[in-house]
Amino acid sequence: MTVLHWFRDDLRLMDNPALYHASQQGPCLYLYILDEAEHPGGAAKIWIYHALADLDAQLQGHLLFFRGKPEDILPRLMGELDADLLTMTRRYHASGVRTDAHITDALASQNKKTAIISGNLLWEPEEISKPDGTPYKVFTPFYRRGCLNAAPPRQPLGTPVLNHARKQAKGAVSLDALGLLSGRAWENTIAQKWDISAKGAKDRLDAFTNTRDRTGLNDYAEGRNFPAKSNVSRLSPYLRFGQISAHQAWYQAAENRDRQDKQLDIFRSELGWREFSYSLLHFNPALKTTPLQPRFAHFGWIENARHLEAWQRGQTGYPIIDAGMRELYQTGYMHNRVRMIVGSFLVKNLLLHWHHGEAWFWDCLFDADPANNSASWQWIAGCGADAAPYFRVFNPVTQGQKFDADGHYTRHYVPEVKDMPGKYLFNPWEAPADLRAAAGLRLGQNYPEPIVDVKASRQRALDSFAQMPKASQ
DNA sequence: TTTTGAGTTGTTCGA
DNA sequence: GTCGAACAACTCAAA
Repeated sequence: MTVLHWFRDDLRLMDNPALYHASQQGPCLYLYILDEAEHPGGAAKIWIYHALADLDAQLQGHLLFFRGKPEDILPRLMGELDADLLTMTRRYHASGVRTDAHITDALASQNKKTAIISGNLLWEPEEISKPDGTPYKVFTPFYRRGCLNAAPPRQPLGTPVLNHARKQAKGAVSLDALGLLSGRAWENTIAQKWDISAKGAKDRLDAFTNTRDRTGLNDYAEGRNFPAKSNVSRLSPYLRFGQISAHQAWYQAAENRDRQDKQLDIFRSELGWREFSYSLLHFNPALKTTPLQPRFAHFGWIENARHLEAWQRGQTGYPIIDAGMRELYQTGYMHNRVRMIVGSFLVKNLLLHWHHGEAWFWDCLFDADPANNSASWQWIAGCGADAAPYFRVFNPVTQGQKFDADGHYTRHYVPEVKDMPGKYLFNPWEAPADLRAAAGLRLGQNYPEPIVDVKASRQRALDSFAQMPKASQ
């Protein structure tokens, strides 16, 4: 039996249950389809390009590339290649689920089989529910009562022994012809910050779990809050495109650690957040567009193109915000603590719709996925699952002073303020003029004045949120 | 059915 | 500088 494995968000050979299944059925063919209807973001296209190049090399050049609609390509291709079975890893966003069901039907009418196999989540959404069968809506019980009491995640599978089928495919194009890269300088800039390969994924996980000092997992619980420290895993882009599985991270993190280890516990709970986001997406297909809390449907978000652009470009006049937004644009990544600060600033201080933040992150973040990105923006906006209290507004000055106390992170990404003393690093407009002059900082000239007043805008947000109809109405 | 306790990540104010 | 209380109301989960 000849099998075609369709790679999507599972760009790995190791611990890939669908590919493993394919390998056991017979000679295999491998396919990737760039489907523009899925609206891949700019950063995602770059990551995909490099990840595919690496995957193709691991498959000795046997990966077929197509561009177009999977519904058009696959039924024809399966016949042409004389393949009997199509394997794929289960996905969860509405358009993907719909496409996969459509293709399954189309192939069934040609007497071809499909196997959609779970491989990217530690627990499937259906596995985790309350005793009454309905899904959890709060993270802590979802994770503690649900996930941790369910059957443990599977142990990672090895790399399958693959017997490559050799077939020509009409319409296949080269990787370059997919049009993933456009030639902008930015593409090289952000790609250079990462090793976008299977080895890069493994190295990152190893570096995170195998430290002897207080970097990585050893001081994860505390250190992960500080953007200048090396304690977060930075595995998210690899997880996003399936270059590494959550199972590998789940189990490798536990090696040489006590079962009750606090660092391990908290790291695993972060993987649990990813599970929770996917559960929310599965049970709320409109997560990207529709607030989970309906009373937010008519919230009075402001439209202000000038403010939005200042936020996107890292020109808000708040150094910690601008540092985060520039980190994003320069590296395709942003530290989690800073994501919360810039998110809170957009939706609370600027009162701009969280859709704007979701869209910008979708375009710029390597790790933006349909579940985490939507769920997290809803969370920071207050309309998501287990909403933050409306009065929780991050103060960009206080947060900078608390979580980037020595200013390494902020000075790196906002060189305009790098010579400001710590006391005024996060609020340079309050510094004496001669002090700013000595640091080479000219507000309104080489660095903006704050685009909003943090105190006044905070109060405006509190008032606006308080005006919303109560949830019961 | 009713009740009770709790809910990722904060800020400000006043003592 | 440090610390505790207040900032609301609601939904969820479980007893």
